Amino acid sequence: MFENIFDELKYRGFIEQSTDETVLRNLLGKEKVTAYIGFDPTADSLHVGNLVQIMALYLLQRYGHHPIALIGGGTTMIGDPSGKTELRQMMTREEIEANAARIKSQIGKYIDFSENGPATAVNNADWLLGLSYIGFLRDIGRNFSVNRMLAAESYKMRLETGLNFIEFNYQILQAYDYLELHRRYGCLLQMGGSDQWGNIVAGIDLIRRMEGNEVYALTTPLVTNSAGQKMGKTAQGAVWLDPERFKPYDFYQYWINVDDQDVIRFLKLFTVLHPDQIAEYEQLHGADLRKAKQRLAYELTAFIHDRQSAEDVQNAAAALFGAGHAKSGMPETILSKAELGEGLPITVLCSKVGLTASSSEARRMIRQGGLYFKDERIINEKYLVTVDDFESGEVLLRAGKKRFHLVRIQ
RNA sequence: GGGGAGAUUCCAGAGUGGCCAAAUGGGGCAGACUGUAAAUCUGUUGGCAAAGCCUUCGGAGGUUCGAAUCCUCCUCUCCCCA
Repeated sequence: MFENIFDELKYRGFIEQSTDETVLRNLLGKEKVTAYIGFDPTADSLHVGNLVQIMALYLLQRYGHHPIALIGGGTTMIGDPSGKTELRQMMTREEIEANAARIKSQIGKYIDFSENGPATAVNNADWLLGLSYIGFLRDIGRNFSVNRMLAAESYKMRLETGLNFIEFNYQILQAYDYLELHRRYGCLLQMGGSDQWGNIVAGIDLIRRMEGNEVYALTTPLVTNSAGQKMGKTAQGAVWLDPERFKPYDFYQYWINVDDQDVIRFLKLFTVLHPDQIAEYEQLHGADLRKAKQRLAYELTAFIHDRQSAEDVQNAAAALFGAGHAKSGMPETILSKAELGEGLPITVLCSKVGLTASSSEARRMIRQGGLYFKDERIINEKYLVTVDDFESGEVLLRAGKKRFHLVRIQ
């Protein structure tokens, strides 16, 4: 559909800012380019905020370029102040290493890191942790102008509230990463979120000074919803890509529930659907837009998790919100008869299976008429759930309109 | 190095001895209306086998019948001067 990845990136809305478009486009059109994106292992799973970067790597791979996923095991020891309002909590080395390992395998689900595979995973701890301070200052540090760094947009916010020296160095290390990857792999392009522009450009300058080579930058927009909020925050916290931390069912529902105004933009960014097809969805209005949302949720769940779970959760959701009730794919908890005992108050059951955060919350919800048991609104907050309630060993709980939970008994 | 301000519940931010599980706003959740959307209105928003009890106002002690509020020490943050 596109000859040049640059055109596809542009069409899909990945490009916020880039170094000379014409030059970069030509380069991507004529040779296999090594490009990298960094991920800092600040948690043990990536979340939807990282999705744009993952898709970018995926597209690079699809076009036969050479994507490098850089895991920032070294830089995370420092913490990136870009766009942040305060000093990040210092993490221990063990935490960072454990996170790095998990994130690497997570990205490995989407990008092929196998031996002789199309993509490469590296960890900057490998070259950053062993650096000697004086040597680094003399070789690398002298290429940086403090005046220039202070003028950078990414530090602006922090200059007002306070910027710790350790964080001030982050940019230098990221620039050094680029240099290192340029030397090791001939890396010519660094991509990243728009907040990374300053850091990336610092790397470009460094490579120009040290190697005399021209390299490139491309930043993606910060993806927000139409309300202007950062993506991926829910009451349960971030929308993690790890199915253990965020169930595929909830993941699917998350995308079903995006604003009307966001659907098309997200289809472009987060799926690889053909532009013609996206154009068709673009024609939809009003309630019909749900079709587009379903497609978005399905494609993404299939990509991030797998096709089987995507189908399961799609069927479950379709059934739940249509007629009848399919039970597969929805979150469920298996309870032993012993746990149920003589019966559990409904409030306790809800908190036990995690449908509500506490039994107080369940109680509150009952008072407000928001809790359903076997499709009926619960009025009695002291209702005792006993074995007799379970029809063919299971019972359906629902909080509000959208959150379902199946309880099975064994 | 000197001086000053501050740390409150998810966030912002009131409260400066009992009326405080703590104003108000944001966010979240629920209800109504809808299309599993948005907007709007209403309610709710520490926990618990709940008209009561328990834990919470940076940390540790203390004063008091009673402390988020007063005292001592500690930790951290910010501002001004050098």
